[in-house]
Amino acid sequence: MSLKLAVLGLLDVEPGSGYALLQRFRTSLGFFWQTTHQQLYKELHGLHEEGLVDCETVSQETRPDKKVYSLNARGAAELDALLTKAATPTKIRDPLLVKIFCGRRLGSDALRAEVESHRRKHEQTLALYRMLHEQIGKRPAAVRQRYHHPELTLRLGIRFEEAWLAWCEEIGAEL
Amino acid sequence: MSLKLAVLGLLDVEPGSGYALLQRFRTSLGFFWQTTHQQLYKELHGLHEEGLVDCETVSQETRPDKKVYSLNARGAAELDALLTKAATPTKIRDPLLVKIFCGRRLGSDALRAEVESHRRKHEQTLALYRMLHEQIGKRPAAVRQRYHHPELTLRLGIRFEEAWLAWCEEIGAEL
DNA sequence: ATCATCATGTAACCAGTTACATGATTAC
DNA sequence: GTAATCATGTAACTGGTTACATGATGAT
Repeated sequence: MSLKLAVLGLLDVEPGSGYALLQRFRTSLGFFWQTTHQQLYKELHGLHEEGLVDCETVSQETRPDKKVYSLNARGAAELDALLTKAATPTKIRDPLLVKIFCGRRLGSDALRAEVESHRRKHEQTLALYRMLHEQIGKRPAAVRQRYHHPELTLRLGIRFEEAWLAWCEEIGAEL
Repeated sequence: MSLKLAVLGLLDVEPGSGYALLQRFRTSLGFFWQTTHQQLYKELHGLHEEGLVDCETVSQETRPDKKVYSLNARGAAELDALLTKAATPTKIRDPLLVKIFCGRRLGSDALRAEVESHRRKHEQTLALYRMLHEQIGKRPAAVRQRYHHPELTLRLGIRFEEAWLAWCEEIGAEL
């Protein structure tokens, strides 16, 4: 249900083509939710069939035609309904944890190398998140207001990456 | 692939029936990976078809028959192969984040209530993890050795729950 | 009596991934 | 010429969830 919510939420801010939505997704919700263009297009078809979004085909001169989707009244109602339903916390579901859990067969060297590789990735992600957070902080208050909710999620992202980093360092030293 | 790895890993420690494996799963790997009995049984059927596990039907007097699965040489090789493949980090994928991201339509009251409900759940989970961690710490060194890898994953669990808690408190106060 | 535990499964469905496919335009 | 960007899709498959199903034993 989360992708549906995500797409409705993106369309609530601004209408757009599948392609445009995917780009907005990648630089926002995409930091903590994943999708592919295939799934996004599928979701948009589904929403259209359900009558929750309107779709207008726009011809362009130098670019291929595009389908611009926009939220209609029924879609807005559905978005509100989804927002009202309680969300339940999910598990971490990171394959690294399964590997470490089952890792007694693997030597310490291999595990340490894997943890180090993850550490580097999380370090990069943390740097990115901090940069994005700083950028939001620099905007005038009026603009910052519009980014308030996304900014809240970014802060969890930062805390998580910090936790990953600290853990990788701690257990890397112990392995 | 992670469930496959998880099941092979569990069988590597000790053979067991689907039912027994599920119970071991729930009190260990299940803290950060999810599964249902349906999926576990399906996975076991698959592993058996692939010839990675052996299966022996055991009749019991007062209990229904059970199928005891055990890792064979091919399964052990497959486990090693899976352990050697690098794992890539995943996204958080928690529906609460999607909701908050799209939450400008929802009032602050509703969001605050939802965050508070999550805070309570994470508080409970943290308490559980800390208790489990303490229990491991109390065991004699020889036993602790066997729980070393699981204990490492538990420590990430604790860090994550702490991050969730701190974040819920922070943004709950701000909303 | 009623409920939890032991023990296993089928079936339908939804969500997500990977591979394959097309074709123009623009920037280097 | 080569690669990136714009723009959309189909199809096969894997992984995960939910609903339905059975039936004995042991504890309260």
